[in-house]
Amino acid sequence: MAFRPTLEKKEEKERVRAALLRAALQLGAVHGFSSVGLREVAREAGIAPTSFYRHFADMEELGLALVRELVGRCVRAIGERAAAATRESLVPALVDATLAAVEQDPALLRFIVSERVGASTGLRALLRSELALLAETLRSVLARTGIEAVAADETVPLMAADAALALLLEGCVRALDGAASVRATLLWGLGRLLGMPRSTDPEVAHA
Amino acid sequence: MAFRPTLEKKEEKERVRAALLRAALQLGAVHGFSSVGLREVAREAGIAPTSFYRHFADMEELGLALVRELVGRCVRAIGERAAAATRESLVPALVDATLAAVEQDPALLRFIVSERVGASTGLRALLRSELALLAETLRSVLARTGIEAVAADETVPLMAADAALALLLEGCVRALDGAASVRATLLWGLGRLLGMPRSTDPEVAHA
DNA sequence: TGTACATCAGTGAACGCGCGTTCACTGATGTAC
DNA sequence: TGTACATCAGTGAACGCGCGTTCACTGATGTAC
Repeated sequence: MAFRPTLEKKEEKERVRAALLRAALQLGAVHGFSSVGLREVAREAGIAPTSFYRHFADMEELGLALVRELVGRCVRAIGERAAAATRESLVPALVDATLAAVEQDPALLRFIVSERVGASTGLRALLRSELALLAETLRSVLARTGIEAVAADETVPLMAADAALALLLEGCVRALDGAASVRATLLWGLGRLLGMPRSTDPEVAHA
Repeated sequence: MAFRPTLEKKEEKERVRAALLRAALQLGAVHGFSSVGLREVAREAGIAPTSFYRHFADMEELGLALVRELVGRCVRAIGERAAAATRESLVPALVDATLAAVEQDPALLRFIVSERVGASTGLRALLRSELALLAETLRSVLARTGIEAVAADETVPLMAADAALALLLEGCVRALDGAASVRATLLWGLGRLLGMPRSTDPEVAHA
Protein backbone atom coordinates (compact mmCIF):
# COMPACT_ATOMS: atom_id res chain seq x y z
CA MET A 1 0.00 0.00 0.00
CA ALA A 2 2.88 2.30 0.76
CA PHE A 3 3.67 4.84 -1.91
CA ARG A 4 7.23 4.33 -3.09
CA PRO A 5 8.65 6.93 -5.43
CA THR A 6 11.22 5.65 -7.86
CA LEU A 7 14.89 6.35 -7.38
CA GLU A 8 14.65 8.83 -10.24
CA LYS A 9 11.91 10.77 -8.45
CA LYS A 10 13.85 10.86 -5.24
CA GLU A 11 16.93 12.05 -7.06
CA GLU A 12 14.98 14.84 -8.71
CA LYS A 13 13.64 16.02 -5.38
CA GLU A 14 17.12 15.83 -3.91
CA ARG A 15 18.42 17.99 -6.76
CA VAL A 16 15.87 20.71 -6.06
CA ARG A 17 16.60 20.55 -2.37
CA ALA A 18 20.32 20.87 -3.04
CA ALA A 19 19.61 23.82 -5.33
CA LEU A 20 17.75 25.52 -2.48
CA LEU A 21 20.63 24.99 -0.05
CA ARG A 22 23.05 26.22 -2.66
CA ALA A 23 20.98 29.28 -3.43
CA ALA A 24 20.68 30.19 0.25
CA LEU A 25 24.45 29.87 0.62
CA GLN A 26 25.13 32.03 -2.40
CA LEU A 27 22.68 34.74 -1.45
CA GLY A 28 23.75 34.67 2.20
CA ALA A 29 27.35 35.22 1.18
CA VAL A 30 26.30 38.56 -0.30
CA HIS A 31 24.25 40.13 2.47
CA GLY A 32 24.06 37.70 5.37
CA PHE A 33 21.97 34.59 5.78
CA SER A 34 19.50 36.12 8.21
CA SER A 35 18.35 38.61 5.62
CA VAL A 36 17.82 36.05 2.87
CA GLY A 37 14.15 35.54 2.10
CA LEU A 38 12.17 32.46 1.15
CA ARG A 39 11.02 33.94 -2.15
CA GLU A 40 14.54 35.02 -2.96
CA VAL A 41 15.89 31.52 -2.42
CA ALA A 42 13.10 29.92 -4.42
CA ARG A 43 13.68 32.35 -7.28
CA GLU A 44 17.42 31.62 -7.30
CA ALA A 45 16.75 27.89 -7.22
CA GLY A 46 14.31 28.18 -10.13
CA ILE A 47 11.10 27.07 -8.42
CA ALA A 48 7.87 28.83 -7.42
CA PRO A 49 7.86 30.38 -3.94
CA THR A 50 5.15 27.99 -2.83
CA SER A 51 7.22 24.98 -3.83
CA PHE A 52 9.71 25.91 -1.13
CA TYR A 53 7.37 24.33 1.42
CA ARG A 54 7.73 20.93 -0.22
CA HIS A 55 11.28 20.90 1.14
CA PHE A 56 11.45 23.04 4.28
CA ALA A 57 8.96 24.50 6.74
CA ASP A 58 10.79 27.83 6.74
CA MET A 59 14.20 29.44 6.29
CA GLU A 60 15.25 28.47 9.80
CA GLU A 61 14.84 24.80 8.95
CA LEU A 62 16.79 25.28 5.75
CA GLY A 63 19.58 26.89 7.76
CA LEU A 64 19.72 23.96 10.15
CA ALA A 65 19.93 21.53 7.21
CA LEU A 66 22.73 23.65 5.78
CA VAL A 67 24.71 23.27 8.99
CA ARG A 68 23.97 19.60 9.51
CA GLU A 69 24.81 18.61 5.97
CA LEU A 70 27.21 20.92 4.17
CA VAL A 71 28.94 22.45 7.19
CA GLY A 72 29.15 19.08 8.95
CA ARG A 73 30.78 17.47 5.93
CA CYS A 74 33.26 20.32 5.58
CA VAL A 75 34.50 20.37 9.16
CA ARG A 76 34.63 16.58 9.28
CA ALA A 77 36.90 16.63 6.24
CA ILE A 78 39.26 19.02 7.99
CA GLY A 79 39.16 16.93 11.15
CA GLU A 80 40.04 13.81 9.20
CA ARG A 81 43.01 15.49 7.60
CA ALA A 82 44.20 16.52 11.05
CA ALA A 83 43.60 13.09 12.55
CA ALA A 84 45.69 11.48 9.82
CA ALA A 85 48.64 13.80 10.43
CA THR A 86 51.82 13.10 12.29
CA ARG A 87 53.29 15.35 14.92
CA GLU A 88 55.36 17.14 12.30
CA SER A 89 52.72 17.42 9.63
CA LEU A 90 49.84 18.49 11.85
CA VAL A 91 50.16 22.24 11.47
CA PRO A 92 50.61 22.35 7.70
CA ALA A 93 47.93 19.70 7.30
CA LEU A 94 45.44 21.77 9.27
CA VAL A 95 46.30 24.98 7.48
CA ASP A 96 46.19 23.46 4.03
CA ALA A 97 42.96 21.58 4.67
CA THR A 98 41.35 24.78 5.88
CA LEU A 99 42.56 26.94 3.02
CA ALA A 100 41.55 24.23 0.56
CA ALA A 101 38.05 24.31 2.01
CA VAL A 102 37.91 28.07 1.51
CA GLU A 103 39.02 27.73 -2.08
CA GLN A 104 36.66 24.90 -2.85
CA ASP A 105 33.53 26.47 -1.40
CA PRO A 106 33.95 30.12 -0.42
CA ALA A 107 30.24 30.68 0.15
CA LEU A 108 30.08 27.81 2.63
CA LEU A 109 33.04 29.09 4.60
CA ARG A 110 31.60 32.57 4.63
CA PHE A 111 28.41 31.12 5.98
CA ILE A 112 30.32 29.34 8.75
CA VAL A 113 32.38 32.29 9.96
CA SER A 114 29.51 34.67 9.64
CA GLU A 115 26.64 32.70 11.19
CA ARG A 116 28.85 31.52 14.02
CA VAL A 117 28.43 34.97 15.50
CA GLY A 118 25.41 36.47 13.80
CA ALA A 119 22.71 33.88 13.32
CA SER A 120 19.58 33.01 15.22
CA THR A 121 20.16 31.25 18.51
CA GLY A 122 19.27 27.78 17.31
CA LEU A 123 21.36 27.93 14.17
CA ARG A 124 24.29 29.41 16.06
CA ALA A 125 24.16 26.69 18.69
CA LEU A 126 24.19 23.95 16.06
CA LEU A 127 27.06 25.58 14.22
CA ARG A 128 29.02 25.88 17.43
CA SER A 129 28.50 22.23 18.21
CA GLU A 130 29.85 21.25 14.79
CA LEU A 131 32.93 23.36 15.41
CA ALA A 132 33.26 21.96 18.92
CA LEU A 133 33.53 18.51 17.33
CA LEU A 134 36.47 19.78 15.31
CA ALA A 135 38.06 21.27 18.43
CA GLU A 136 37.66 17.94 20.19
CA THR A 137 39.29 16.13 17.27
CA LEU A 138 42.16 18.57 17.44
CA ARG A 139 42.49 18.07 21.16
CA SER A 140 42.74 14.32 20.77
CA VAL A 141 45.30 14.66 18.00
CA LEU A 142 47.38 16.90 20.23
CA ALA A 143 47.13 14.31 22.97
CA ARG A 144 47.99 11.42 20.67
CA THR A 145 51.01 13.09 19.10
CA GLY A 146 52.27 14.15 22.49
CA ILE A 147 52.03 17.83 21.71
CA GLU A 148 51.26 19.73 24.90
CA ALA A 149 50.93 16.42 26.69
CA VAL A 150 53.63 17.22 29.20
CA ALA A 151 51.78 20.27 30.44
CA ALA A 152 50.81 19.86 34.06
CA ASP A 153 47.51 21.61 33.56
CA GLU A 154 45.07 19.26 31.87
CA THR A 155 43.05 22.09 30.42
CA VAL A 156 45.98 23.17 28.27
CA PRO A 157 45.33 20.82 25.34
CA LEU A 158 41.73 22.01 25.13
CA MET A 159 42.81 25.64 25.30
CA ALA A 160 45.37 24.93 22.62
CA ALA A 161 42.78 23.27 20.40
CA ASP A 162 40.33 26.12 20.90
CA ALA A 163 42.92 28.77 20.21
CA ALA A 164 44.10 26.91 17.12
CA LEU A 165 40.54 26.77 15.86
CA ALA A 166 40.18 30.49 16.48
CA LEU A 167 43.23 31.20 14.36
CA LEU A 168 42.03 28.91 11.59
CA LEU A 169 38.64 30.62 11.46
CA GLU A 170 40.33 34.00 11.41
CA GLY A 171 42.45 32.72 8.56
CA CYS A 172 39.28 31.82 6.68
CA VAL A 173 37.94 35.33 7.17
CA ARG A 174 41.09 36.85 5.75
CA ALA A 175 41.38 34.40 2.90
CA LEU A 176 37.77 35.13 1.96
CA ASP A 177 38.64 38.79 1.86
CA GLY A 178 41.49 38.06 -0.48
CA ALA A 179 44.26 38.82 1.99
CA ALA A 180 47.76 37.78 1.06
CA SER A 181 50.16 35.62 3.06
CA VAL A 182 47.38 34.02 5.06
CA ARG A 183 49.12 30.68 4.88
CA ALA A 184 52.37 32.00 6.29
CA THR A 185 50.63 33.79 9.12
CA LEU A 186 48.64 30.69 10.03
CA LEU A 187 51.68 28.46 9.94
CA TRP A 188 53.53 30.86 12.18
CA GLY A 189 50.66 31.36 14.62
CA LEU A 190 49.73 27.70 14.95
CA GLY A 191 53.33 26.63 15.27
CA ARG A 192 53.76 29.15 18.00
CA LEU A 193 50.54 28.24 19.74
CA LEU A 194 51.06 24.52 19.66
CA GLY A 195 54.66 24.75 20.76
CA MET A 196 56.24 23.66 17.53
CA PRO A 197 58.62 26.35 16.28
CA ARG A 198 59.35 26.06 12.59
CA SER A 199 62.92 25.68 11.49
CA THR A 200 62.71 28.93 9.53
CA ASP A 201 61.36 30.78 12.52
CA PRO A 202 63.75 30.30 15.42
CA GLU A 203 62.30 30.54 18.89
CA VAL A 204 62.58 33.98 20.37
CA ALA A 205 64.39 34.43 23.65
CA HIS A 206 61.97 34.54 26.53
CA ALA A 207 61.92 37.39 29.01
CA MET B 1 22.28 85.77 8.67
CA ALA B 2 23.44 82.24 9.48
CA PHE B 3 21.00 80.18 11.50
CA ARG B 4 22.64 79.15 14.75
CA PRO B 5 20.78 76.65 16.87
CA THR B 6 21.38 76.98 20.60
CA LEU B 7 23.52 74.54 22.46
CA GLU B 8 20.37 73.09 23.97
CA LYS B 9 18.93 72.41 20.51
CA LYS B 10 22.10 70.76 19.36
CA GLU B 11 22.22 68.62 22.44
CA GLU B 12 18.66 67.49 21.89
CA LYS B 13 19.40 66.47 18.34
CA GLU B 14 22.50 64.68 19.52
CA ARG B 15 20.43 62.77 22.06
CA VAL B 16 18.03 61.53 19.39
CA ARG B 17 20.91 60.59 17.14
CA ALA B 18 22.55 58.66 19.95
CA ALA B 19 19.24 56.92 20.65
CA LEU B 20 19.11 55.81 17.00
CA LEU B 21 22.65 54.41 17.13
CA ARG B 22 21.85 52.70 20.39
CA ALA B 23 18.62 51.23 19.05
CA ALA B 24 20.36 49.88 15.97
CA LEU B 25 23.01 48.28 18.15
CA GLN B 26 20.44 46.68 20.44
CA LEU B 27 18.27 45.34 17.64
CA GLY B 28 21.28 44.21 15.63
CA ALA B 29 22.49 42.19 18.59
CA VAL B 30 19.32 40.13 18.38
CA HIS B 31 19.10 39.25 14.72
CA GLY B 32 22.01 40.85 12.90
CA PHE B 33 22.52 44.42 11.83
CA SER B 34 21.85 43.82 8.15
CA SER B 35 18.30 42.75 8.87
CA VAL B 36 17.46 45.73 11.07
CA GLY B 37 15.01 48.08 9.38
CA LEU B 38 14.72 51.84 9.41
CA ARG B 39 11.20 51.78 10.85
CA GLU B 40 12.27 49.33 13.50
CA VAL B 41 15.13 51.55 14.62
CA ALA B 42 12.95 54.66 14.64
CA ARG B 43 10.31 52.86 16.67
CA GLU B 44 12.87 51.69 19.22
CA ALA B 45 14.33 55.19 19.44
CA GLY B 46 10.88 56.67 19.99
CA ILE B 47 10.57 58.82 16.87
CA ALA B 48 8.43 58.67 13.74
CA PRO B 49 9.88 56.68 10.83
CA THR B 50 10.12 59.81 8.72
CA SER B 51 12.19 61.59 11.36
CA PHE B 52 14.95 59.07 10.78
CA TYR B 53 15.94 61.04 7.68
CA ARG B 54 16.76 64.10 9.80
CA HIS B 55 19.76 62.15 11.03
CA PHE B 56 20.82 59.63 8.41
CA ALA B 57 20.20 59.11 4.72
CA ASP B 58 19.69 55.38 5.26
CA MET B 59 20.67 52.44 7.46
CA GLU B 60 24.00 52.10 5.69
CA GLU B 61 24.99 55.60 6.76
CA LEU B 62 23.88 54.88 10.31
CA GLY B 63 26.06 51.77 10.30
CA LEU B 64 29.08 53.75 9.16
CA ALA B 65 28.51 56.29 11.94
CA LEU B 66 28.26 53.42 14.38
CA VAL B 67 31.67 52.17 13.34
CA ARG B 68 33.34 55.57 13.17
CA GLU B 69 32.05 56.71 16.53
CA LEU B 70 31.24 53.90 18.96
CA VAL B 71 33.47 51.20 17.53
CA GLY B 72 36.32 53.64 17.00
CA ARG B 73 36.15 54.82 20.59
CA CYS B 74 36.05 51.26 21.90
CA VAL B 75 39.05 49.92 20.00
CA ARG B 76 41.02 53.09 20.72
CA ALA B 77 40.44 52.55 24.42
CA ILE B 78 41.82 49.04 24.18
CA GLY B 79 44.78 50.29 22.15
CA GLU B 80 45.59 52.91 24.76
CA ARG B 81 45.54 50.37 27.53
CA ALA B 82 47.95 48.24 25.52
CA ALA B 83 50.18 51.17 24.68
CA ALA B 84 50.49 52.08 28.35
CA ALA B 85 51.53 48.57 29.34
CA THR B 86 54.98 47.29 30.10
CA ARG B 87 56.44 44.17 28.66
CA GLU B 88 55.18 42.14 31.60
CA SER B 89 51.73 43.66 31.85
CA LEU B 90 50.91 43.70 28.14
CA VAL B 91 49.06 40.42 27.91
CA PRO B 92 46.87 40.82 31.02
CA ALA B 93 46.27 44.47 30.11
CA LEU B 94 45.04 43.49 26.66
CA VAL B 95 42.87 40.67 27.90
CA ASP B 96 41.33 42.70 30.71
CA ALA B 97 40.70 45.74 28.54
CA THR B 98 38.96 43.53 26.00
CA LEU B 99 36.83 41.64 28.49
CA ALA B 100 35.95 44.92 30.20
CA ALA B 101 34.73 46.26 26.86
CA VAL B 102 32.52 43.21 26.44
CA GLU B 103 31.07 43.63 29.90
CA GLN B 104 30.50 47.35 29.50
CA ASP B 105 28.80 47.21 26.12
CA PRO B 106 27.93 43.70 24.96
CA ALA B 107 25.78 44.90 22.06
CA LEU B 108 28.65 46.94 20.65
CA LEU B 109 31.08 44.05 20.84
CA ARG B 110 28.55 41.75 19.24
CA PHE B 111 28.19 44.28 16.46
CA ILE B 112 31.96 44.34 15.96
CA VAL B 113 32.56 40.60 15.81
CA SER B 114 29.47 39.99 13.76
CA GLU B 115 29.68 42.74 11.15
CA ARG B 116 33.38 42.16 10.67
CA VAL B 117 32.40 39.12 8.64
CA GLY B 118 28.76 39.62 7.73
CA ALA B 119 28.10 43.22 6.83
CA SER B 120 27.85 45.09 3.57
CA THR B 121 31.14 45.67 1.82
CA GLY B 122 31.54 49.31 2.81
CA LEU B 123 30.72 48.80 6.46
CA ARG B 124 32.95 45.75 6.63
CA ALA B 125 35.87 47.63 5.11
CA LEU B 126 35.53 50.48 7.60
CA LEU B 127 35.31 48.06 10.50
CA ARG B 128 38.39 46.24 9.29
CA SER B 129 40.34 49.46 9.08
CA GLU B 130 39.42 50.32 12.68
CA LEU B 131 40.66 46.92 13.77
CA ALA B 132 43.75 47.29 11.63
CA LEU B 133 44.56 50.41 13.64
CA LEU B 134 44.45 48.32 16.78
CA ALA B 135 46.67 45.69 15.20
CA GLU B 136 49.15 48.40 14.25
CA THR B 137 49.15 49.72 17.82
CA LEU B 138 49.80 46.24 19.08
CA ARG B 139 52.61 45.79 16.60
CA SER B 140 54.32 48.95 17.77
CA VAL B 141 53.92 47.96 21.40
CA LEU B 142 55.50 44.62 20.63
CA ALA B 143 58.36 46.42 18.92
CA ARG B 144 58.81 48.94 21.74
CA THR B 145 58.81 46.37 24.52
CA GLY B 146 61.21 44.19 22.59
CA ILE B 147 58.80 41.32 22.35
CA GLU B 148 59.44 39.44 19.13
CA ALA B 149 61.98 42.08 18.21
CA VAL B 150 64.83 39.62 17.95
CA ALA B 151 63.05 37.65 15.26
CA ALA B 152 64.99 37.78 12.02
CA ASP B 153 61.85 37.97 9.91
CA GLU B 154 60.44 41.48 10.04
CA THR B 155 56.92 40.32 9.28
CA VAL B 156 56.79 38.39 12.54
CA PRO B 157 55.65 41.29 14.76
CA LEU B 158 52.77 42.03 12.41
CA MET B 159 51.80 38.37 12.28
CA ALA B 160 51.99 38.27 16.05
CA ALA B 161 49.79 41.35 16.37
CA ASP B 162 47.28 39.98 13.88
CA ALA B 163 47.13 36.62 15.55
CA ALA B 164 46.76 38.24 18.96
CA LEU B 165 43.88 40.30 17.66
CA ALA B 166 42.27 37.18 16.25
CA LEU B 167 42.42 35.51 19.65
CA LEU B 168 41.03 38.57 21.38
CA LEU B 169 38.09 38.76 19.00
CA GLU B 170 37.44 35.06 19.45
CA GLY B 171 37.52 35.68 23.19
CA CYS B 172 34.83 38.32 22.73
CA VAL B 173 32.66 35.87 20.85
CA ARG B 174 32.93 33.34 23.62
CA ALA B 175 32.47 35.84 26.40
CA LEU B 176 29.33 37.12 24.67
CA ASP B 177 28.03 33.58 24.60
CA GLY B 178 28.63 33.30 28.30
CA ALA B 179 31.50 30.85 28.07
CA ALA B 180 33.52 30.24 31.21
CA SER B 181 37.26 30.56 31.64
CA VAL B 182 37.63 32.88 28.68
CA ARG B 183 40.18 34.94 30.57
CA ALA B 184 42.42 31.98 31.34
CA THR B 185 42.29 30.74 27.77
CA LEU B 186 43.15 34.18 26.41
CA LEU B 187 46.03 34.66 28.85
CA TRP B 188 47.40 31.28 27.89
CA GLY B 189 46.99 31.77 24.16
CA LEU B 190 48.39 35.27 24.02
CA GLY B 191 51.29 34.43 26.29
CA ARG B 192 52.07 31.53 24.04
CA LEU B 193 51.68 33.50 20.85
CA LEU B 194 53.74 36.45 21.98
CA GLY B 195 56.49 34.32 23.42
CA MET B 196 55.87 35.12 27.05
CA PRO B 197 55.14 31.93 29.00
CA ARG B 198 53.38 32.57 32.27
CA SER B 199 54.99 31.39 35.47
CA THR B 200 52.03 29.11 36.18
CA ASP B 201 52.27 27.59 32.74
CA PRO B 202 55.79 26.29 32.24
CA GLU B 203 57.02 26.12 28.70
CA VAL B 204 56.48 22.77 27.11
CA ALA B 205 59.46 20.90 25.75
CA HIS B 206 59.81 21.47 22.02
CA ALA B 207 60.04 18.62 19.58
C1' DT C 1 10.77 96.60 21.62
C1' DG C 2 8.08 94.56 17.70
C1' DT C 3 7.71 92.39 13.25
C1' DA C 4 8.76 89.66 9.27
C1' DC C 5 11.33 85.95 7.84
C1' DA C 6 14.55 81.69 7.86
C1' DT C 7 15.86 77.37 9.74
C1' DC C 8 15.03 72.81 10.93
C1' DA C 9 13.58 68.48 13.84
C1' DG C 10 9.58 66.10 13.96
C1' DT C 11 5.12 64.51 11.96
C1' DG C 12 0.94 61.76 9.66
C1' DA C 13 -0.98 60.40 5.40
C1' DA C 14 -0.14 58.06 1.50
C1' DC C 15 2.36 55.37 -2.18
C1' DG C 16 3.92 51.14 -4.33
C1' DC C 17 6.44 46.90 -3.37
C1' DG C 18 8.03 42.46 -1.95
C1' DC C 19 7.34 39.51 1.66
C1' DG C 20 5.52 34.91 3.96
C1' DT C 21 1.72 32.10 3.80
C1' DT C 22 -2.94 29.72 2.42
C1' DC C 23 -5.45 27.38 -0.80
C1' DA C 24 -7.25 24.53 -4.33
C1' DC C 25 -5.51 22.57 -8.28
C1' DT C 26 -2.51 19.80 -11.88
C1' DG C 27 -0.10 16.09 -13.66
C1' DA C 28 2.98 12.43 -13.31
C1' DT C 29 3.53 8.16 -11.34
C1' DG C 30 3.06 4.25 -8.00
C1' DT C 31 -0.31 0.66 -5.99
C1' DA C 32 -4.23 -2.69 -5.71
C1' DC C 33 -7.02 -5.82 -7.78
C1' DT D 1 -4.01 -5.95 -19.23
C1' DG D 2 -7.18 -2.27 -17.60
C1' DT D 3 -9.18 0.56 -14.06
C1' DA D 4 -9.73 3.13 -9.88
C1' DC D 5 -7.32 5.30 -6.45
C1' DA D 6 -3.29 7.34 -3.61
C1' DT D 7 0.77 10.02 -3.35
C1' DC D 8 3.24 14.11 -3.90
C1' DA D 9 6.31 17.97 -6.12
C1' DG D 10 5.14 21.91 -8.29
C1' DT D 11 1.96 25.79 -9.31
C1' DG D 12 -0.70 30.61 -9.74
C1' DA D 13 -3.94 33.51 -7.49
C1' DA D 14 -4.80 35.82 -3.58
C1' DC D 15 -4.35 37.58 1.26
C1' DG D 16 -2.73 40.87 4.71
C1' DC D 17 1.41 43.11 6.40
C1' DG D 18 5.42 45.87 7.21
C1' DC D 19 8.72 48.03 4.61
C1' DG D 20 11.33 52.41 2.61
C1' DT D 21 10.30 56.67 0.85
C1' DT D 22 7.75 61.19 -0.68
C1' DC D 23 5.36 65.04 0.61
C1' DA D 24 3.39 69.04 2.62
C1' DC D 25 2.90 70.63 7.03
C1' DT D 26 3.73 72.30 12.16
C1' DG D 27 5.84 74.65 15.73
C1' DA D 28 9.67 76.19 18.16
C1' DT D 29 13.31 79.21 17.86
C1' DG D 30 17.08 82.12 15.83
C1' DT D 31 18.10 86.42 12.83
C1' DA D 32 17.56 91.13 10.73
C1' DC D 33 16.13 95.56 11.08
